Amino acid sequence: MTVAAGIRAGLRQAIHDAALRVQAAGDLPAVAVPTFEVEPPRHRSHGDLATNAAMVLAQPARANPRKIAEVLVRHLALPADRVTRTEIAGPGFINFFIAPDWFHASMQEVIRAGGAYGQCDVGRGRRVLVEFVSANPTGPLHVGTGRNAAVGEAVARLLEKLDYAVSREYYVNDCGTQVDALGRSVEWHYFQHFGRPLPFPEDGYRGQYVADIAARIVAGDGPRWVEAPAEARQAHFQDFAVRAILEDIQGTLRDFGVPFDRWFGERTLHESGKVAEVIARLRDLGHVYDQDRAVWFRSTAFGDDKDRVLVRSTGQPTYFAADVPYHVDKFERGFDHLIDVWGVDHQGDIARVKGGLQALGYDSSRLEILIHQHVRLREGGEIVRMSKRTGEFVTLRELLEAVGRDAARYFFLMTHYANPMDFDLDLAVRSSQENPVYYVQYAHARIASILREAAGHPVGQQLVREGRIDQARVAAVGLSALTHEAELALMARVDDLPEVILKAGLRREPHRVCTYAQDLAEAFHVFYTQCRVLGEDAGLTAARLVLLEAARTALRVALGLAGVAAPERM
RNA sequence: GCGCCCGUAGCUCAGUCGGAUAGAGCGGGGGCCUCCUAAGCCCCAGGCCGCCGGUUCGAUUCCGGCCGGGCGCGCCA
Repeated sequence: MTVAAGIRAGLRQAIHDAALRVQAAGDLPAVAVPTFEVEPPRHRSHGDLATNAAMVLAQPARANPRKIAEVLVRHLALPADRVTRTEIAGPGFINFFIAPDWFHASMQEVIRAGGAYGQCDVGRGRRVLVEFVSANPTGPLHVGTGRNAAVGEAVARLLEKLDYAVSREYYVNDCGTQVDALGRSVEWHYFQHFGRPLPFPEDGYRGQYVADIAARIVAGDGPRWVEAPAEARQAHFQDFAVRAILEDIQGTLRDFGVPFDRWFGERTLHESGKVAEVIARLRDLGHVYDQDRAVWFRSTAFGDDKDRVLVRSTGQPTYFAADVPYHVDKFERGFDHLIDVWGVDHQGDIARVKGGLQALGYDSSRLEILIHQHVRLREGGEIVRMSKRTGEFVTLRELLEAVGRDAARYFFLMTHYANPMDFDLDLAVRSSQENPVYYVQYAHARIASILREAAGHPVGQQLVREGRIDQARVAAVGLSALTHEAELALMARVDDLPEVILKAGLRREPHRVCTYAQDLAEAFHVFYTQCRVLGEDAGLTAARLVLLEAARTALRVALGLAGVAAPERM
């Protein structure tokens, strides 16, 4: 596995090589070297980095972990300018005290990499389709969808960093019973306007936006739909409403900074005959049967709780009927791997969709479904109930207007999506300054501020051009003056980024990026407080300016992955 | 009732493919700006890591059971 250059990656390699040499020397049985961690230890006194390699080797090698650590250390080929000291501690940890020179070399590499810092090639260009949001076009996006959007987009960005070819897709349920209910809700308002009250439709949508859509039809077409054939009227109202709502959704997502490569309409699957085709194939394979005038898929054969209806007794296909053809279509478009981001309420659908794919002979492990827990809104200590039907919900747009895109994005990403999340509106709206995103952004703004200030400093004049470090001159700057505790800590955090990206991407855990950004910002703020950058000592000033550039690079990459701006001023 | 997810500081959350003294923000108490942005830094208080048992040299982390919460269990999505 290749990780963009970094100390942790270098150490990992050295440890792995040492393990092989130990085995070659016969000091340890030749077992496969298990994966081990190279991580900053919990306590500073335990060094800069530590590995559990000896302990994970202890099991298969059936040897004492401390003894293994000893031979491992003896076979480590690490030059003195990289590691000043190694020690064996606790049950068998190997602690490394990294030589400042190695940190210095690492910072130079970070700057050379620039925006590509943290990139690696594990994905090898494989094609991944991330399908997310996919909320029904029957109402504006609500706050809960924001979490789906933020998580899906961040996973997509992480995978791009790992060299996967990522496409982002939104599946639009543009037909079916919900759309029908939407059309009838619009119709109700329309007739209401012309003094022809109808009973409010069962399962109708009550939000103000429905009335607004009806008003637009009234304004455009007048009363001509009152006498029109019901079928034509319904078709038009549905179409008009779906298009209007979809436009609103697209606008909201654009403002939220979530771009999609494709909006895939469910209707096309029915119209192209793909739904019927898949049902026929399933029937040929013996996985479909008729009962109570409906068509059923035998999903229990694939681990589902009960069999599922594909075509209702009315002849109408269910939404599920299109789900399998949709995923088949994704595979047919050449994607190697599929990721769907679903809300927890769809958790029960996993078995049937995977079952359908399996029934058709696909490897269902190529479809990966990320289930995120819902977002609960709290306002004035009360839980706000959200329901599209009743129209009582806070929209994502309202949230964006209240707290801003950066805070919203960061907040949604901060927590692991598998955990339920309470979004405290009062805190987010009234005390948005307390949002952690500002802590991280402030670090970036402070760096930018120093770089601006550097224009008036003799060393800065040499090194800084228009608020940026002059790349061409960085390599010539010696960093050996960077030995302060706060400088070393900051360099260590900057160096962490590639490993964080790798782990967050492979495990689909974007919240790790936020945790990292927080740690990096903290290291910077401590450095800022303790070390003055623009000072008397020309060598030290130059070195610190280079360190700033490295820190800025890491901050920008991390914030970029989260979809949060890196401001020059605050 | 069955299935999936979750239970860590007063609040919101990190950490856990088993490891060394469990962390952050907010809230509470106390300090720090003649100096590159105090949206910052430092210190203090605050935890049977839901409970019980099992596996292990070692469990907040893995397994089982219980308790508590969320979601699902439609010819709705």
